Amino acid sequence: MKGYTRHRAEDAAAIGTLAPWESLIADAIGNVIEFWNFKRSHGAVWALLYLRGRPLDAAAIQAELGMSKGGVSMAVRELEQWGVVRRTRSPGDSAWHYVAETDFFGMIGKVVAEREGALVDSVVRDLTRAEALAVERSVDEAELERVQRMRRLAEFVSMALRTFLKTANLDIGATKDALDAPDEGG
Amino acid sequence: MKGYTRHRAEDAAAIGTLAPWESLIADAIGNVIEFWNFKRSHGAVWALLYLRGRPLDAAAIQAELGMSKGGVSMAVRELEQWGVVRRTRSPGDSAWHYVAETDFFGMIGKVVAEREGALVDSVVRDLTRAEALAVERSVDEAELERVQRMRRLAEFVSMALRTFLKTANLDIGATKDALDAPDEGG
DNA sequence: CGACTGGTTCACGATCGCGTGAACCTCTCT
DNA sequence: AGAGAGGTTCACGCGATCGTGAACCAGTCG
Repeated sequence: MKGYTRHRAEDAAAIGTLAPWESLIADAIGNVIEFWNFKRSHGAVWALLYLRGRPLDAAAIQAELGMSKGGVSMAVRELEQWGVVRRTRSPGDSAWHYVAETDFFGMIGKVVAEREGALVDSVVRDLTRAEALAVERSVDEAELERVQRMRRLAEFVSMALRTFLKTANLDIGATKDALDAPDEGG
Repeated sequence: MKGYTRHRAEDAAAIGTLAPWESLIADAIGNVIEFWNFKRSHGAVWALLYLRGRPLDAAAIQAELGMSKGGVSMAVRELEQWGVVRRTRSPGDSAWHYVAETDFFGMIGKVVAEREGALVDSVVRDLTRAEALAVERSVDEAELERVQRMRRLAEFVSMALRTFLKTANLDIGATKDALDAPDEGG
């Protein structure tokens, strides 16, 4: 199981130039987002950018985290797509620099919401189709009843999920400021 | 990403003797629980038992789902541990038979709750430790502030999760009867 | 305008988790 | 008690996934 085989925090930082306490954090974040089917390295990159609080270029990320060039490129690209990292270029500078957005969990929540929504929808679709097939084949009455109960439950979950996601977004939004730095905010 | 590479529902039932509409359901359930880091086969076994509504022995499960002997043994064992499947033996019968518990999502919820709880706790622990280390090394004031904000957020999430799990358990409990069969209930 | 630094892409290799199926064990019925 | 069916365990193989690093591309500065 991917999400539960956590890295022991003390073993982190073996590679890269991160301070032990920093890789402790990078690993903790990695554990969290890995559970939601994101990649561990995404968490590490975001954590680094957030902790430093100032724009870092790809070379710095690569050195600090001990990642490969390509890995950094992919990681920042995806983090950008999710809106949790922003790319800036100071005038007179040839390299891009990356900053962490502080609304990390809000953005991640949105991505998860889309995925879960698609998953639940597909389940409802399949169950509906299965029910139709069961009717065609005129299966046993009791069995048909169970299929219908299942589909109804799936529809209920679908609705409950949508409702919860709205609430959850608000809750996370309320804590948005918790990650805003008081000074030198990017 | 494991949870999101769903099996196309129509491709199911290639193996095993399940009716197409049944494997459609088995696959749908598999998609759902796979997202929560359970195995696909667990969902298939439970779905089969639930749909049939009567005790099946290991040989039947094996034939219907096209699984191996060992696979069935492991699947039912774990389903039993989670409390979503019960094992019975009719008198004068040499083989065990298995029945689906209808409080499937309640039980799964409990397991997930334990796992997520452990995950969140370990994160809080790591962040606390990281903060202590950061103080020792007397890191930059602003950076320390960000670590503290992170830890506080983690603690908030930990509490929010516990609260939500109580609510969620109630919500799922309310829908518990949705899967209870009206007749021939095990 | 050419050279070079920085960024992107992609095929390969390492790693990991899962199911298989054979070997082994247990329990029932004769 | 013996035979045999049913159940469990576990080492192996397969498939999927992720990161690497080399080759390629773009944009910048001299």
